[in-house]
Amino acid sequence: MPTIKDVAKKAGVSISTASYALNNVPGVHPETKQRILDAAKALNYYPNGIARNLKTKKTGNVGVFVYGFSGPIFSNVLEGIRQKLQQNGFNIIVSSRKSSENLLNERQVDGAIVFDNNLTDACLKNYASHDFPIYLLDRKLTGKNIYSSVIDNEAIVYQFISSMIKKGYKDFAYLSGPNDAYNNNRRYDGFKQALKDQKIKDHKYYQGDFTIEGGYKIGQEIIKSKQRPRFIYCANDESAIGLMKALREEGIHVPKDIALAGFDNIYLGEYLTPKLTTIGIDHVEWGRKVAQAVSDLIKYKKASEFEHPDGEIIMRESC
Amino acid sequence: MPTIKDVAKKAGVSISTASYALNNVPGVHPETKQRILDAAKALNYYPNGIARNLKTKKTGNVGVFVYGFSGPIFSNVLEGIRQKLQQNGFNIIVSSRKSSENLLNERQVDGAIVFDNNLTDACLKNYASHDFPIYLLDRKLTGKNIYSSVIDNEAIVYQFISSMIKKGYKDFAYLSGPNDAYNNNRRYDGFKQALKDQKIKDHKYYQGDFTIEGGYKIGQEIIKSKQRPRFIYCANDESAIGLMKALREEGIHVPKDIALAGFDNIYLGEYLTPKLTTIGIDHVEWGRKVAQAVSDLIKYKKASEFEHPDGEIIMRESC
DNA sequence: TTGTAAGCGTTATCAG
DNA sequence: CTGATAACGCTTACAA
Repeated sequence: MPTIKDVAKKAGVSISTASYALNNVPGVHPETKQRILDAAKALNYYPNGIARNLKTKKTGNVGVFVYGFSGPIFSNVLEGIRQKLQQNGFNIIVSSRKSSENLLNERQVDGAIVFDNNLTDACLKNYASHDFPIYLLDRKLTGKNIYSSVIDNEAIVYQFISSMIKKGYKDFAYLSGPNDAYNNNRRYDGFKQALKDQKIKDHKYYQGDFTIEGGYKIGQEIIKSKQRPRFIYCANDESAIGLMKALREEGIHVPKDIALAGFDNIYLGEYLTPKLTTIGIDHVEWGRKVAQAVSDLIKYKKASEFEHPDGEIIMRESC
Repeated sequence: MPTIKDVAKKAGVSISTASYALNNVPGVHPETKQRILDAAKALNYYPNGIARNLKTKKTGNVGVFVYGFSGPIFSNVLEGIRQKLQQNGFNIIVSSRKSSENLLNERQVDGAIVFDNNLTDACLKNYASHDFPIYLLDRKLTGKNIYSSVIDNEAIVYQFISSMIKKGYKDFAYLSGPNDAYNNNRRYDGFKQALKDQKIKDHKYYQGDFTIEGGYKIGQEIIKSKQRPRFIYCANDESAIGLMKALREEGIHVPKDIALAGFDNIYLGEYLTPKLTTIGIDHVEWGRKVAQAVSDLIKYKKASEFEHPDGEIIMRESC
């Protein structure tokens, strides 16, 4: 594996001159530079990133830490992040769980975007304390070099449920996500507030977990029960899909018998029967903005303020 | 940011002794060792991975290189890879496009799993030539340190189409993926061979692109045409979903008017109306096996042979 | 314009 | 059992 030493030797110059030439430092004689570049090409030389990183104390890597690799939201956010980081000349490094922790502790990234509730506060704070920026997605944490971007779930769900009440629905239920999920709780807040403001006192509550399977199980329970709600608002689309499947299997018609809606606007919602009404966020754009902010933080040590994205109600057939 | 030097000083020992203790090298006096460990803890010390990597010429990272971050197959494979790499003590680093190239060229990973047809052969070969192992998924390339794992698409599609012919279908069409996609072409081979062996001479061919939108567009064309096929085999599930949507919108009943099936067994297939018949691969298991092979290659320089996964026909309602 | 040499934070050899 | 010290491959003062 050729090193800069080999290049220098082949070009008949010192290591430092080779380094200058390779890094486009001005002041190298054009001819010498060409000789060095030729030598590098001939040897198929690439700088050893590790060595450069050690010396410069920069890696050029931004870590994106997630808990799992599935989910449509996740992939859209990631796509946006990828675009912006590439534009800004950073490498994107997506990682998970134990690996995320290692990469943070060992400082293999210049900054991080965290989309994972299981990375501990301590780990994040320790990393940030060494002057590395961290952006948290859908999670709140404060501290030096720590930033959060949280979607205003509450407002948009409030608006949606209010409109459904105006449309005539009265008997609501909430199909929840995990209790410790920040966005689930905000959505529930919006839901409750809308009912309250429209003087609707009661509602049913089902405990789900954001998965299709979870929604399906709840659906089966609802089928058995006598008191079926007229409208079930689901904390996310996947819950809604599972629920819908269970209802369909029992011949319960959506939206005639039970209406429902979700959150996220995952792309398959449009391909279901009936098509799923939902609330969408422009996740790609969200990813872009966060990535831009992190790039700025790393380059200029200054956060670029940005508008956290709003939700959009997407009316389709399920309510 | 504390370094091993700080730890050594605090514990009153030399740097090398500190290093031994921290790395569990036997032969350090228990008391000294404890003192060092305590010092490390007190200082909140973590080794600088970059420095360690430089010295040891190992990073402990395995790169997983993809073109885009979406797609259910992709996330399942990734999940399997993650599990196995974690078990083997490697960090998983998922990356894309330009970043993948950088990480390879700069040797920031000890080995790579490539699920991206756009990384050039030259880049991969150059990396592999420096004695790093590469595993390609669904892509063929030969060379030193280069391995491929390719699903036997042909055989399983052949088997499926044959069974459909036995069931009585005669008038087939193939809705294709991109022409340069290896797996699409193998699936088409299997499809054609089955027809040929059962003496079915003709079939229609539609050019798709593996996306829902592509399938939808083809569906709209088919609706307009007079000569509709009776059975459309789709190169993947997403094409099938788009196609189904178009047909449904025109009141064409699946499977009564037109039957169809896909490939991949993406999880939403089960939630469609009608439920999609498809061919599934255990992608999580595939990921696990490939990751194990790469781990072995890195650790022992020896490839563990494994059975490349077979497909499984999943009969549901669409044919 | 080019070369010398120090140093980034580790590991590992060798001597004590 | 512990400590000096060289080395990993690069960048970057500083000197020539």
